[in-house]
Amino acid sequence: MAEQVIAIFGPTASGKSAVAEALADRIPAALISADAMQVYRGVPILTNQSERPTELVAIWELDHEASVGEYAALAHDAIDKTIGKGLTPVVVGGTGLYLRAALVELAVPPAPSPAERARWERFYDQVGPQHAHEALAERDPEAAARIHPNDRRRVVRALELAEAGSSLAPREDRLWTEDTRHPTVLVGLELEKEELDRRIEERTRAMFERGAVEEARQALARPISATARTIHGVQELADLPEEEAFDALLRRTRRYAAYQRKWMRRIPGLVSLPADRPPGEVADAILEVARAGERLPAGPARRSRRSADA
RNA sequence: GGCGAGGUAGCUCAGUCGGUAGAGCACACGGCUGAAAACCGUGGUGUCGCCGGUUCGAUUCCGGCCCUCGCCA
Repeated sequence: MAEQVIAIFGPTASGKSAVAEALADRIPAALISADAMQVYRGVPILTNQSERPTELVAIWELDHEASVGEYAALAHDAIDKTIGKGLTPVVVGGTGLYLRAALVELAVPPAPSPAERARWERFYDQVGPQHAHEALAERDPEAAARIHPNDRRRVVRALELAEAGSSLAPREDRLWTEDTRHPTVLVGLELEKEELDRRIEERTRAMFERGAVEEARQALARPISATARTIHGVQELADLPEEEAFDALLRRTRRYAAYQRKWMRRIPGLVSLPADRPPGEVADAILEVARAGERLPAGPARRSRRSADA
């Protein structure tokens, strides 16, 4: 299985971690997380961090602003080193963009300076969405065509990049292609919506029992970045009475699962596997897919061709 | 039992001086290239508590009934 990457995606509570661990019991492997929130330290309960040593988990303090670009460099490094040691990288995660960034060379443009960002945010607010979007269209028509005037965050970002001589519109679209840096087997864990909802509720209950409320309070007791602030439950559990907090967390987690299912439908080359059985069996199924993949010619990993592309 | 308030979308509620109704949240779908558990766009999913009356037409006005909440007994 040398040089082959195994990537596991799926909605939250679909059992990704357990499957990844079962996989590591079966082959010489290293687990690597592709999760935008598990990168934070101090929130193991709220972000469902695995007990097993996993790379790129708990690597940043809560006041650190996260970014795909920074994560991608670390992920590439972790994957390459794992392969160098003769182990199989098992990239497991729920953040679609982070997973793609780990597997692919996205080449995201550089971060702006805070001053530049503030300047363009002011500009956007002063001239309004329409005019800001028109200004962008003059400088970078291609980027403007990709985003809606009301998408303040992206219009601002695109203006920053245009001025820096870069562009929000990538030269090459690698996000939605089957390109990967290494031969990769990408599986998605699939579960009936009802079963997933049941597991989410069960896990949410367990989070409270394990002390999630205290964890949320402690997270807010110190400086916290804008990105870490979006961890589900941090705000709700610290502010609301327990019952309301539970409902709010449940709602957000369900919505997140729906968002992940969307990614699953969209990620090219993803092989869906039913996850409604013991993790060991799912791991075995993944190994089967991986072995089949190994027989294919080198290059982009085995893919489930959904159409003839013609 | 008496008095008062209220029953409209999955939830919280607005509204219709009579012409079959709309916000937020939730949900569904789509987008996304150093904030992605984020952000943006599109979509209203409904016996307007029930029965009757007035009316060309009632969710709206009138009567009765049922239910919920509060206060008083």
